[in-house]
Amino acid sequence: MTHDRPATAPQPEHERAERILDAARELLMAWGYKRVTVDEIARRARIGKGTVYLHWKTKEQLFTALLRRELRQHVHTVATGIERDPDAARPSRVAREVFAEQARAPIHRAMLAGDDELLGALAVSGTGLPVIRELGFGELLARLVEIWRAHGLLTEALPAADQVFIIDMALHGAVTGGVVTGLDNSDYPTEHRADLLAHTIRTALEPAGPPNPARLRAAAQAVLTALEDARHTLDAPGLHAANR
Amino acid sequence: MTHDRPATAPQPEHERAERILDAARELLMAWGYKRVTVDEIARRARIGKGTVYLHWKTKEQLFTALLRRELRQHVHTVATGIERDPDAARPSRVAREVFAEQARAPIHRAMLAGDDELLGALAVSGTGLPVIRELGFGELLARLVEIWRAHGLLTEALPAADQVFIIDMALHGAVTGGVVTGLDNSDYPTEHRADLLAHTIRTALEPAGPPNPARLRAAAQAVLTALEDARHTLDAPGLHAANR
DNA sequence: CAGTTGACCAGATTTGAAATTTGGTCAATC
DNA sequence: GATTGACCAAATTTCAAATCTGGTCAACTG
Repeated sequence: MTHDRPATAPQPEHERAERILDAARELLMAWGYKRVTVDEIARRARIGKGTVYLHWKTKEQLFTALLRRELRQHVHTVATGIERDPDAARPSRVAREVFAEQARAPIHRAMLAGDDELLGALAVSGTGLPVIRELGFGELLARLVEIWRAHGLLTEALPAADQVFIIDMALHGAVTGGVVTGLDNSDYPTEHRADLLAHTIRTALEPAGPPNPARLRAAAQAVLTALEDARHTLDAPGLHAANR
Repeated sequence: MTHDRPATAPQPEHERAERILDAARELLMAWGYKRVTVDEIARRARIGKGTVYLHWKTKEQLFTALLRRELRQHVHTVATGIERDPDAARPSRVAREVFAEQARAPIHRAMLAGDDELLGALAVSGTGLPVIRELGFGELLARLVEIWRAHGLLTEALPAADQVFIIDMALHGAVTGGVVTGLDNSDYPTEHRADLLAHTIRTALEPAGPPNPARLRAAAQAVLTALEDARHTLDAPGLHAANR
């Protein structure tokens, strides 16, 4: 190789991987997994098809990497909110933010809802699990619950597993809508639904009254660490190393 | 006609309609809407196919009548529970019972979840609404919420519409399961999930502390009336009168 | 003749084989 | 050494023929 490339310089390979993912993202939202072809992705990225396979072994791995990136960015958004205001680290606030983000981002919603139309074969992974679960969402939620409990942001009246279940249930219900709630019911704004989700989780799981500011800050710190770890876990293998 | 048939005598037509619905029910659970043929229903009911069309104009109307009957029986179950114990009229208890019933009865679950596999074309009605909604489930829930509020079984801190949304959201989430919750997760018993749903609705929507016994009894009475009305509404047109 | 039936039909669905598309590879090229 | 696109096997789509099924109604029954 021509001298060692300084680590600080932008790695062209990584940049290219991002470009490919950008192209895949556009096409995914426009056409859905099934109808997107690797050829078309390569064309959009102004690259030969073979080059795509220099980055990922299969189409599925490429898109998994994309979903990881989406989730990673979302985790970053949540983390930023918490850095700005520790109160955003409370369970109800985090759930609210996840819901709100889902309403904005079609891909994120598809992951949470297991949308077969958009994700196609990706909706359930090879092991039969929903992608979102495969991506470690469950583990992250479980860890957050432990942190929240340790810092008094969740009651200890209920076992942690039950609290995970309730958060999961409420979030899923809010995302996929119910019997009465039409998903197209646009006169019931997203923000309002998000508030109701937050209200539900707060009253069902959080201790009464506002949290102690000092404990809240400590909790926020721990949550940020957990999110940072999750982001690290989500660092998608996108280069040669992962191949073969 | 040969004399007027006394109204007290069992009407063979009605009995026959029930037999047809029984046959349809068995087949629906075994094969799903799409694969059940009217021929097979007639055979099971030991009746000519033409006779089926003496009762309902179309296959879809036949199955809608079946779903109505299912729902009617379920409403009856809930009502019986309330007659036995007025406490069962509380929002959290009703939600719990609906969830528990859904776990037992495949058809009921399919209606709540909008299961395309089992209900096929029936999952969403002609107007694009989930069947369950078409059957007046939404209206019933809205009416119950009003009753609960009037009798102090629900806070007035939240608008009624919001409470409907939350109940709907929680119920739907519990039924369809979330990201973490595998639907096959058999080591998380139905009864326990039902308890968690009840807990969520109780803490999120009901006033703190046990309800005043006198008011509870009055509320139970009003709820029973509403259920009775719903049952009446659900009386499926199953005879000639509805034809043409 | 009122009530019931199943042969019948048009339209929907399924089948299956040929034609096309697409994920993935690798020899040729830069 | 990195990149590419022609190439291939396998998957998917097409499309017409074959089959099935919802719904009707003339015939039949008691």
